[in-house]
Amino acid sequence: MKRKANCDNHYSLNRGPWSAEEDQILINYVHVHGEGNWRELSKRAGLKRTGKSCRLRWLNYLKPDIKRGNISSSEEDLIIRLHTLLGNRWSLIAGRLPGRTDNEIKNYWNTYLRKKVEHNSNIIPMKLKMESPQSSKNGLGIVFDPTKSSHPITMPTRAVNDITTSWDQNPFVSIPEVAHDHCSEGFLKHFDNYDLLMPYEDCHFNGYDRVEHFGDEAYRVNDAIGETWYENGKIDDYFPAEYDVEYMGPTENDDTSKFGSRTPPHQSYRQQSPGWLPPRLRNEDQVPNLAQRHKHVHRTTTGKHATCGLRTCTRVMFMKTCVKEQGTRNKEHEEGPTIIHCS
DNA sequence: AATACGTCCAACCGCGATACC
DNA sequence: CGGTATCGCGGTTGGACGTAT
Repeated sequence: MKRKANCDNHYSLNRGPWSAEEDQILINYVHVHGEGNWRELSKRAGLKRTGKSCRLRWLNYLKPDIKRGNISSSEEDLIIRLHTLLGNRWSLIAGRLPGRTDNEIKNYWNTYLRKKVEHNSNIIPMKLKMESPQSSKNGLGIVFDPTKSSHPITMPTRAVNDITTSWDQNPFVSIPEVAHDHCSEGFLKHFDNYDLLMPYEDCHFNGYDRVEHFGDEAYRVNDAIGETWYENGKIDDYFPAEYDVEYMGPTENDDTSKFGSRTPPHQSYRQQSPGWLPPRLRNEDQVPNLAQRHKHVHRTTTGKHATCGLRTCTRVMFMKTCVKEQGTRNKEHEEGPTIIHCS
């Protein structure tokens, strides 16, 4: 549908950088009347700005929860991963970086990160590459059009085969075969893009992430798969207590009798996850989100490990390091990662 | 010191989606 | 159902600033 030209009156309107006085007027007005209806807001507040300009100024600069200052290395790492997955979908990326705006991330990418990533991609060939979402297809057969929500992602068959093969070879020789079965059924072979974009607060992989170093590279690691298995009650199979090298032991506030034979969660995880309960003690009254979680966790039982939230996706993007991530759990395999060659 | 060039980033623009009448 | 207003997004612009010549 063709639209009429913007109705904002461009005559006698201020343009360009905002003055401190204009900022203060906008802040005061929003504090009293709230956001929204920007054109009306502009008129009522006496700002000689378009509603659009007011909205932009507020959202990108004046809003109180906006984080100013340098982007940290962990934020940078996250931006790179998300951009690999999502392409130039800045608002989605910004949604995963509290306090950062899409404009800020877009600028940061265009002025700095893109060059850095391009440079790194030339010297670090080991990363699993997925085509930018602007592309419809790459050489491995990945089809991914993010402009269509809920579009399925299909992992290239060759990559899946390589991965499952390597999983079979890697540290989990001591893990019961049932755990491997889920891998070989097709790790991430089919899953819905919408799952990856579920709101962060609905993603139950909250907490428990850390940075690990492989050679000169630092990776953020999260325990998505582990948590999924927790939900499925198979944690004892997947992460036997003796391999839980990060376990720090119960705190003085824990009633350890409730844990039974199960390993309590990592202390840092527990701290970041108020309300955590050992799975066998959980029910939907105790954990209000559990029903929703089970909806996604269900996929685990059909062989799709990593479908539950965007953070899981970072594991997808760095599948090669998954081996190492899991290997770090296994005292017998601390020497280094098994590299999976996907392309 | 003057000029050219490059970088950064706030702000602008056009457009699609959605809400509303 | 069609027209209009509003919102939100991603691409682009332009001015400020820093650096090189």
